[in-house]
Amino acid sequence: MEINCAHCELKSPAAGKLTPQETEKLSNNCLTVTFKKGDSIIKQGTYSTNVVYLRRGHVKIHIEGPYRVQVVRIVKSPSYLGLPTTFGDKVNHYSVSAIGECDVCFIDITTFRTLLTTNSDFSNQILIELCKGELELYNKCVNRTQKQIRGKLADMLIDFTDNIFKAESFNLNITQEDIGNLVDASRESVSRVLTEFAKDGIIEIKSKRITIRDRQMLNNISKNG
Amino acid sequence: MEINCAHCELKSPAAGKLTPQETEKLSNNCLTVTFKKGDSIIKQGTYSTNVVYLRRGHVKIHIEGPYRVQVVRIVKSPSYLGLPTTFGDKVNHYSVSAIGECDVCFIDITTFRTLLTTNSDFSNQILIELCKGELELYNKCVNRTQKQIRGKLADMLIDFTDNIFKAESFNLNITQEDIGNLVDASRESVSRVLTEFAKDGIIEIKSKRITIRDRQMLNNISKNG
DNA sequence: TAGTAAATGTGATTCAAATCACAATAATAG
DNA sequence: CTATTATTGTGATTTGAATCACATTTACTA
Repeated sequence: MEINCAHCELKSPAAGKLTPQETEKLSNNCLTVTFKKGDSIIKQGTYSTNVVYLRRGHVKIHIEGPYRVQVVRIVKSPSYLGLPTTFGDKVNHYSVSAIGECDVCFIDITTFRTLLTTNSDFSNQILIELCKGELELYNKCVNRTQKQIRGKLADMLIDFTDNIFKAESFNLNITQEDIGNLVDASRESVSRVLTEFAKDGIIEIKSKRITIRDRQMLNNISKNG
Repeated sequence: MEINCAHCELKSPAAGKLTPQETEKLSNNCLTVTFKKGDSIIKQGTYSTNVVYLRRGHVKIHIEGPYRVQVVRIVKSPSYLGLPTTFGDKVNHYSVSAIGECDVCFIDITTFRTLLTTNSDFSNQILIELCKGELELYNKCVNRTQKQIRGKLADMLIDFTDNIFKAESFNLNITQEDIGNLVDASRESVSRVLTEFAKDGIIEIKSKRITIRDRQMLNNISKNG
């Protein structure tokens, strides 16, 4: 796909800090690819050869754990993917897969590094994005280990409406098994709690589409268990 | 305490990239303080006003979770503390406390930011350290949620010998309650498993001093249970 | 150094959630 | 459009670990 970064309306905040010349350089060393649902974008254990930027769509980040896959989080565009790997290690520590159709830019790593050294606004913005991601991870981690299933699922639903989809109603493109791996619960438990929520009128489930009906109640469950 | 960064033999890898003039600037805007066991270095919820660098000693990073404290990790010097907060948010997302005597440098945040923009080797090194920290966090998080107690404690002991203390025998300056909050287990369970390990000759416990006796066995437990 | 508080050890009991076992749907490929 | 596979729903059973309840030891502090 031919995309010119200069006219790209889905630029990252960091890329917005670049000068026209730098943007031109980025554009010449960047390749945009469209992925379909389920496609693997980054594969754990392989070498990280490009900086990956999610331009449009949603992906899941997952790690091969000791006993099962762990879905670390769902990420929506715009967002860089795997930056920690790009700079922290040569080998990818986790996999990224599309959960719907999405556009991804692969940026030449040398070009990216050059931009980091020549434009401090750019590098500062990257630093900020990294830090925010890490802080989010801290919170996710704590919630995951301390709350019980109902609370964790409520958290997930809130995160989906507020942050990921920014809508009361959204199409859950992942299976209940994925949800289980995301909130650290078994597939069966997810099913049970989700139907329980539906019975209580907290959510409405129409095949894969979920609608939040009682946000207040969700907040309560998130807080109290 | 008067410390001149130029002659500091406990400099961070990043600070090693600075020019003499820049190091001089750092030195003039840096204050070193010694903390005693249990002292609070960073407090969750307060404003982050300085870049904090752990020059000597060990600290624990902990977060006030929904039901109890979560000890996120034990950090040894040299290491920056709370960098993600410094750049990702104004308010500290977690607390840091000394688990033994330690020296900590408080660096003026404006000076630090200037160094980041003027020296790209420095900022690159900071970026690398941040990324490594995040990758470590990913792994910790997965292990914590998937393994059972024996495995998690084995992991912890291995981490302590290999990375934190770099010795077969070390003085555990934290309580079993802390350990529980670190590996996500109750205080009682930690006690039970630790005494079990001692009975099986895997470790030796002399009050707070732990000695690894059967490393192979620890590896097994870490892997299989 | 005595006296109090903090930390640890250990059994009995309870509980949330995993696992097992299948039935019932939905999705997808040929 | 049918066959096959993937996904979801739900009860019964098991289980790892939390919680409760104390005894015991260790560490501080006055």
